[in-house]
Amino acid sequence: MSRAPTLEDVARQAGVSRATASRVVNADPRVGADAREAVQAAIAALGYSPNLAARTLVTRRTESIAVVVPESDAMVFTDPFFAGTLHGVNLALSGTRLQMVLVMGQPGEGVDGRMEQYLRGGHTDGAIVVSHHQGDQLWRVLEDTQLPCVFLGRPYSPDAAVPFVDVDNVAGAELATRHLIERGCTRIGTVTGSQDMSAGQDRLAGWRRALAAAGLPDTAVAAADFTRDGGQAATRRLFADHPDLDGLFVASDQMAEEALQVLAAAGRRVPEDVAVVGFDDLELARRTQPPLTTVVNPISAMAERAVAMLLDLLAGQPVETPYILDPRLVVRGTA
Amino acid sequence: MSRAPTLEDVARQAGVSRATASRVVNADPRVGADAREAVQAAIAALGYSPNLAARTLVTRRTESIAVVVPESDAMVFTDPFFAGTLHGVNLALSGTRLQMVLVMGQPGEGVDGRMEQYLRGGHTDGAIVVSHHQGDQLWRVLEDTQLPCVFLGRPYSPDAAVPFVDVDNVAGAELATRHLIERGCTRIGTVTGSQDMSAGQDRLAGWRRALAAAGLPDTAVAAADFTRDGGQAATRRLFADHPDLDGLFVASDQMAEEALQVLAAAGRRVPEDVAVVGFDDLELARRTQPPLTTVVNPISAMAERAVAMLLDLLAGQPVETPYILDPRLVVRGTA
DNA sequence: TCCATTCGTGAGAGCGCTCTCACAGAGTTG
DNA sequence: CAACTCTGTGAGAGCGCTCTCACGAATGGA
Repeated sequence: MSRAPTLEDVARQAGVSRATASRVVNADPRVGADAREAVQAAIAALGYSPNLAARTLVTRRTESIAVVVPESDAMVFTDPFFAGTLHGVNLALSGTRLQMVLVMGQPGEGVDGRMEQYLRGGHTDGAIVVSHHQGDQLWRVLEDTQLPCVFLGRPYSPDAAVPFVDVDNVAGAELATRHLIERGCTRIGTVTGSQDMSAGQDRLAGWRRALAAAGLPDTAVAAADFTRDGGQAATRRLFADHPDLDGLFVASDQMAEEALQVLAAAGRRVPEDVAVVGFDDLELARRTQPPLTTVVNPISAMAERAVAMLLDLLAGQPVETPYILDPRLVVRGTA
Repeated sequence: MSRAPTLEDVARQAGVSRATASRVVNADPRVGADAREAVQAAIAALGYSPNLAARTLVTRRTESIAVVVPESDAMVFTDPFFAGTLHGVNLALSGTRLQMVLVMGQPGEGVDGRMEQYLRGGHTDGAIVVSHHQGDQLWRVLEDTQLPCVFLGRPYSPDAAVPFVDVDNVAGAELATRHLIERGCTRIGTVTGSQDMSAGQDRLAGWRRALAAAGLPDTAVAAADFTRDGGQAATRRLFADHPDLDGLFVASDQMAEEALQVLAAAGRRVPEDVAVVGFDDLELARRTQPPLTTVVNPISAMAERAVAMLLDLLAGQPVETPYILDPRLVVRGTA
């Protein structure tokens, strides 16, 4: 066969018009039983499947949504956050006819690259945007494209008036820090996440708030960037500068795992000498020695929520935004 | 503006015909300088970007390829293999104008679901298929769609005559096991991967081959499925049944990490009492206690290669298939 | 000087589909 | 029984684009 069968072929074979064949394909109820059966038989016989480009051209719907990851480096791949997001999106998309299109930034590619091209090209009905950095002006593109979108995590730019879903990072960090305070820590440090991401900023702010409320000093800060290497180096610096710390809040579990190793290597017992709390509750939190006390970051649930919001947006319904999930502390062995 | 600008609008604004405007958009060299500039100005002024559906309809090219993951459960998300694959594909795709579309199986969805619909709909120019299980009859769909595709990992079904790229899992397992033999182990067990995947089968076969060549028994086998829990349980069973083992080949690093913990909990020293070799060389291999000796599974390189093959296929060029990469042993602390 | 070639451009035919509109025939109402 | 609604169907326009073909003007060799 040189050419894929078209609706025209189906219609001819079934002895009906193209319009009727189209109705059957799209499950339009206003079709007689005879015609319906004839068309269905023809579809089966010819192995017909609709040409989506043609359909999209007229309906202006693509039945797919983009998951946009502006992250340009490899970090996103080692980050379990990423996998959790995809999982949630996929979960939320089952039951719908929508497909997920992963649109990733290329190394060394600006906003003007393929990604923008893709979004502007009307290739998707909507977008979920994750991991939004300070520099990204992506929301501008989305704004003037009018493409319905939901951000996963509060956009860094305060002037980006887009719907988003997030966990309350400030409250989460506060929860973690308060837990350290309640168990008797008085000299509490923190290893921060990237300060060009809202999650990094907020978790630092939450730590500060808890300390301020307790009247404790908030000077033991070591800046990191959510990477393992960064977390390790920051922990070393922190304890070199503040050898007397008895509590540590680390802005992510991956960094916390590194911190635990640094502390172990330095001969400090956890939680006896230093109590440690992480953030995210990744799988690895259950496997550290001792198991990591941490704050649950409900990534998958957030992703599902984001998709639900996007679906509402696509249906023209109003959405509740921002949608902020409450964090929860999981007490394990490290604090 | 109620409607996105079309090529017609651009042409009118630039005072040229639609055909000429189209030529400028597609970088056709046979356009005069005046016309080119006028069109480019019009494009900028109107904020035009081409409608991809319309373009696809006539060119029959979508400029995107599918990464197909038939995996129906959540395992794929916790598996770093998955991230590495996406990383490689993304890397190989930079520099091309192709986009990556992630097509994932839904929980409880058969081959007939959205995924097949999507593939059949001509929504992508080609496909990379990963993690191909025994049950998946996906390649049949791909076969009668005539969609160019490359499998990442040898397809389970021997009658699937599709191009694929893989690491030589048999040789890799052999390498690992021979290493154990060379360091003096004589009672060597294995924790296997899923036997409904070719990687699982081949790694077991390689282990067998090395033992046969050395005249050692190959009876200490515990079946697992590449999951952490499965690996842990299998290790326990294995040492309950064969308490005298002095060497262990585990078919994946994730399972090997669990095995190390089981051994540590049982009070067996690694590598003194039991030497352990894993497979994959994930990041975690560097972090285990002691660091894991393992076989490099060049996931990202494989993915890049698969994309390169797919691009050749799309260009109508012949491809070298199967493309088998050589495994390499990384000796660290556990063996 | 003339014909062949090249170059830049425009006209127009579709790509395969959906969807509006029109219409015939059957059923329903006052 | 006239005036309706309702139901199933077909005709046909048109979505925005590419690409073939045709054509006039400029160029080049004989």
